[in-house]
Amino acid sequence: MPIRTDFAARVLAVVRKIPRGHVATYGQVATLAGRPGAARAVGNIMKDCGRPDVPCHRVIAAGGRLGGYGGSEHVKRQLLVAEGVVVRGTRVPMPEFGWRVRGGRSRR
DNA sequence: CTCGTGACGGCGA
DNA sequence: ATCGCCGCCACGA
Repeated sequence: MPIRTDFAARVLAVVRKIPRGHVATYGQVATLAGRPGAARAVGNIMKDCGRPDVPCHRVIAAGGRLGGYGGSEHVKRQLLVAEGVVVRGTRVPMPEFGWRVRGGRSRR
């Protein structure tokens, strides 16, 4: 299923930029995609993503929660761990493994 | 056009 | 800390 909308393309592009060993939340991706608050919509698009070049497993829920993964979230957890991400229980320490976007306005 | 769905986010109990 | 509810956005029918 190819990309139909511009938003989907943006989301995939952002996810693709997530460095290995790091994770980003749906909300963060939504914001970077140009639609703050569209975290839910992002998740919807992720379902459609089945591309190897798009590390959708690096996209987790807010608070470091793993979120979902087509019903196999335990697989998602393993994938993250395999990349070097520390997963405590069902959560990821975002302050350490959260994707730090550069060139953004995190500088006041 | 309207309605329902869903890999979410935040707040309250 | 955990569980539950409401709210938000984009997409498909």
